[in-house]
Amino acid sequence: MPVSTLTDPTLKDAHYLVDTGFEHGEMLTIVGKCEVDYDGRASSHLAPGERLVILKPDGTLLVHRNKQRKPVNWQPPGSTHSARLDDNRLIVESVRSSPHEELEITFQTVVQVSRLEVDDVSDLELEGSEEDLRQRILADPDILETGFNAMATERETSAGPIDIYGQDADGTPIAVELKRRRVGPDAVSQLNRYVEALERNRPSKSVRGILVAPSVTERAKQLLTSEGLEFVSLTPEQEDISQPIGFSEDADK
Amino acid sequence: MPVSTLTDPTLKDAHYLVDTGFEHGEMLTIVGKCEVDYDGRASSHLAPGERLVILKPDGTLLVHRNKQRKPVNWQPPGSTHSARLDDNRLIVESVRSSPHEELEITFQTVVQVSRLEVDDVSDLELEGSEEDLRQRILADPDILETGFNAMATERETSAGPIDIYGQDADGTPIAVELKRRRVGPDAVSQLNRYVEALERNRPSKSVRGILVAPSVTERAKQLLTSEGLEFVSLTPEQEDISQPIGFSEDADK
DNA sequence: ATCTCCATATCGTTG
DNA sequence: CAACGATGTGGAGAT
Repeated sequence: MPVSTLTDPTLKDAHYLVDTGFEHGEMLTIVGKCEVDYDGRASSHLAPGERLVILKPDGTLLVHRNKQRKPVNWQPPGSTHSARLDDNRLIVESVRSSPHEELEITFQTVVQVSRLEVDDVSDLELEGSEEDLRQRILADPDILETGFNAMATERETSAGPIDIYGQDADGTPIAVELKRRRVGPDAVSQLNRYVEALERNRPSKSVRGILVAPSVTERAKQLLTSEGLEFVSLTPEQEDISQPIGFSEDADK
Repeated sequence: MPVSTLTDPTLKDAHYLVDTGFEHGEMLTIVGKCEVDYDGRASSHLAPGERLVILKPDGTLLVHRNKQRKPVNWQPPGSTHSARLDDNRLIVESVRSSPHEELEITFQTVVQVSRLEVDDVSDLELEGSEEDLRQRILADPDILETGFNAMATERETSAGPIDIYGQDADGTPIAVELKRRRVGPDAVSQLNRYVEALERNRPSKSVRGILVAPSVTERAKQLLTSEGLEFVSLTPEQEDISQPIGFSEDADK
């Protein structure tokens, strides 16, 4: 994984390294004092300060400050980067089309610029998502409600797809909406839209709606009640219900 | 803006630079081959590959690949970082409390590590947000509807705060929900919650609900109709309606 | 600390 | 391409 780094370079040398990085499709980092202008879905200006700029070969651009998780400015993947020298400044420009967005970074000084040839093909393995919660219910529908019969996932309605569609022990249709974390009123409204869409299709038959999440906020609880919807508490992770082995020696006697 | 950089360092030297960076509250970047394990709100594993790791003095940690705008793994501000050598590996660990989250990065090799002393106090000036849309309407309520009287912003209801609360020319209450971009069914449900909350408070009086956004999706349009809500098309940006000066010389004659 | 909602949200998936 | 919904959403403001 070769890396080419310049420390306290002239802007001309920095410009050269950046351009060769573009040509070779490499990741670039630039550290220096710069100002940033953005115009697109919104528009912004950031007065001069020291920042870390990252340019990725897929067209991503990030401007990071010394605080916060999110970049202060950015361009999404697919953008086109370029660099030029102008009036004793190094200017990095990034343009995106559809929607049209422009970002311009003007460096007064560059203290470090690096070309990074990055090899990374591994996939992230993530557990604890909404999909895991769905699998948990499909593997054992009774944890939702005794006698629950899961009949379809992502069942289409005029209001959008239902996470799990099924019936209770009496054959009453149920729409199930899954959330991996504590939910507010928005999730209740979402479930309500699906239930009402199902009811419009079969005006004669009542439809139950069950929200599945670890917990709900108080306002969401009120809304569930007023809309006649139900709540079941479940987390994406399996609870560890295994018993410690050889724990109750005395009790066995 | 001093910067200390090591290229292709031993893990021992990399460890030393990282530790001194922690002590001085500086931003750190580490480039190298690593694997990443996360456990907290969810859990994940990322097999070895070459990545750029950023550690900020506020406790933020970012792991960036050569693609995508979002980091593949991260820790939010407020986390506590540490580094250690173990079994010919450099291990960077980050812990957050409330909720408890751990992230561990195991470096097989480090090709570059940098300490960056970053000075940045400027504020971002952003235009085109929902707040600008609100200002636009408050400055000239007639652009929403002739005779509209804006009476409050963020007015509290049992369903949450209404962006703009007012009355039409007839004195009928109106709840206005603002969105800076094209909206789907979620925004319609949100507005509907506010309107129903207002109607519960004054069962005798009808309440109008107006969604203000650049445009709506087809499904949102259907939902607006079925819920008896209205839509007004507006963008956060002022339209430039000024006439070119001296354009119609001939027409003047 | 929790709750609520905005965001240049980003991202994957589907039609 | 638009649309729809998940996200370890992040972040701000209010309570």
